[in-house]
Amino acid sequence: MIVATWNVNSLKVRLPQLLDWLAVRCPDVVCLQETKLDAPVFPVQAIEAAGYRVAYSGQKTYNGVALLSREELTDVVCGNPVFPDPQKRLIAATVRGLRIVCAYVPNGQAVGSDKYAYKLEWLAALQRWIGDLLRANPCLILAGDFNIAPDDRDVHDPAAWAGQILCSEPERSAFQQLLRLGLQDSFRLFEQPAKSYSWWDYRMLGFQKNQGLRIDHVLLSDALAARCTVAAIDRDVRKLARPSDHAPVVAEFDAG
DNA sequence: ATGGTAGCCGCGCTA
Repeated sequence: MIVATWNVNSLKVRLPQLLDWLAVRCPDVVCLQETKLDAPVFPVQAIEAAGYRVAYSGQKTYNGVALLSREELTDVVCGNPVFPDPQKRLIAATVRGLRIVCAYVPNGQAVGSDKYAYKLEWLAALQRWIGDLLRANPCLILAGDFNIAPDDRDVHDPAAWAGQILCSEPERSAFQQLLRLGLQDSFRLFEQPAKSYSWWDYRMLGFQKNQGLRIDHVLLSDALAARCTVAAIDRDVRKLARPSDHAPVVAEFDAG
């Protein structure tokens, strides 16, 4: 079973790339972030025509998340039940007995800003919810754009980014606390190429110079991590014309 | 050189 996460930065613009990538990659489940589309214009038919069921939580202009699955999606929940939030950043569903949570963690803008405080509160509430979910669902996946580079090896220039947004100690601590609930970073279960990143700033030729950060993650509960066989970043997608600034991140495991 | 690029029912904001 292949599970992927991709911040598409506008599903309207990226729909053709998404459909192409689905056809080539054949993932079983896909978590999308920054769809930036509200219900009336969400491309349900195009996604279903590609062979996927879809559940989404959308808003105009900002945020928006969706779950795609080749098999039936049940028990769809939008948002964190213990953290009411008008921003559409979370959607969860069950596929083949796996509970899957798609997350778009707030960016936080700058350390010390109001948006940074919101990010840390949002993450604390996510921990509470995921803890509850793990107790009820041993097979759980938490995937999405975390807007956190967990470690210096996930940062192209750790000295320049030290203490900055996406890399600050409170953010990294929040990430580690999620892992301590019983999740594992699938990407780090395997040997990986040095300088592996999932996001590159559009500006300053960030991708061409591989000035990136690894901020998109597929976290697997311990039971699933034990069955994980492959984890990778589909970096080539970032080379396309008019790309998202994020590449898809993929994990494969024995469905059991 | 405190920049730059992309997306959005935009006229600045978010990333």
